[in-house]
Amino acid sequence: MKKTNFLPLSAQEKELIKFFVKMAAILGVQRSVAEIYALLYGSPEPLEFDVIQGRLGISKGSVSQGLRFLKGNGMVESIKVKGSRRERWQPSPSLAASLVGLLRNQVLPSLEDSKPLLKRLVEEATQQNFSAEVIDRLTRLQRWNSRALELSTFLLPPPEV
Amino acid sequence: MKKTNFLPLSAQEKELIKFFVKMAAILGVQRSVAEIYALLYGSPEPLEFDVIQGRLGISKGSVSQGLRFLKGNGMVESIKVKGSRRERWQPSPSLAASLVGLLRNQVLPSLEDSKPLLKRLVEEATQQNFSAEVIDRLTRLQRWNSRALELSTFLLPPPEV
DNA sequence: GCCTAAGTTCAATTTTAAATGAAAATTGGA
DNA sequence: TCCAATTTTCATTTAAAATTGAACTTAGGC
Repeated sequence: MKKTNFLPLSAQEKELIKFFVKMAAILGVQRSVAEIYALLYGSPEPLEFDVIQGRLGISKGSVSQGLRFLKGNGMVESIKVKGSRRERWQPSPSLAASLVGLLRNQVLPSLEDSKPLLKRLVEEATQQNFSAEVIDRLTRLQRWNSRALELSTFLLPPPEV
Repeated sequence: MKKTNFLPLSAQEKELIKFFVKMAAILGVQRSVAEIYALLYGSPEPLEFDVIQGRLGISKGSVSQGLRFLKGNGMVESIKVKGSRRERWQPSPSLAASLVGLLRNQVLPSLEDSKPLLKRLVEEATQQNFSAEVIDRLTRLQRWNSRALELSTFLLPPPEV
């Protein structure tokens, strides 16, 4: 028989969830993901899939996708216990590393994609005799993109394998 | 009679719009706002309300709200011409200042709001004998929030009045 | 090698955010 | 002051994003 009664969230847990949801909003991360992370972050021991689902009151699908996202960004990790298929989830030890993982995946790709596009735009603008003002703006844009890219790869080095 | 035929967007303008839309997505800024900014950014001269609307093919409401948002964040400015109510819009000269304005309004408020909340959470966790691990995590969270706040107010000083 | 608990997938649904446009407000010129 | 050009507002509509849950897959205990 399946256990369906889970401890309701405490006041502190609710507050922590609110906090992470707010921070996640800044980064464009969805609510359910933030809720899962917050719950794990406030838990003294790793939690099972069912517990996460039950205590937050969200669907299996959301838990599955949320954990995948968090794991993919290095923000949570799972530990297996012998004699059971269930995994137990906990936040990665370093909050810094977690943020780094998240930012790298969220912003780096766009910065990289844009590099050749901006280069081409500047070239075309020059060839086609755009106004000096516009060429100057485009050039500055390109410079910003490069700097942001350099800074990002410096601050957010790829994870060691 | 109203002029309703506007020059279609050039290939370069479309690319520039794509770029700004992509960057805006990272920052959680809506598409129409990015489009307006991109159009102004690529224009050798300031543009009128009608021209923005017509060339981008978006509604008056979107143009009005978009310009308000951009102006509120110090990203565009308008110049009035004598003998006409129409304003003409152009990007603010400093891209850096524009980004600063945007970031200040997007992230600082949340960081500030969270400060007292985190303080209280740590206090309660300590009083209520939470596990050392969780108290430690909450304390680290508080430290991160403080640092981010300090860094932000340093990097993003309020505009001179 | 079965079999079922555990987790994943993804089409359908719900929720949230953004855009629209008609009506209201404003503002500067006559 | 009056008026029409211009812009703003905001209820409604449309579009995008997140969530759900039933069907499907997988992994591991027996």
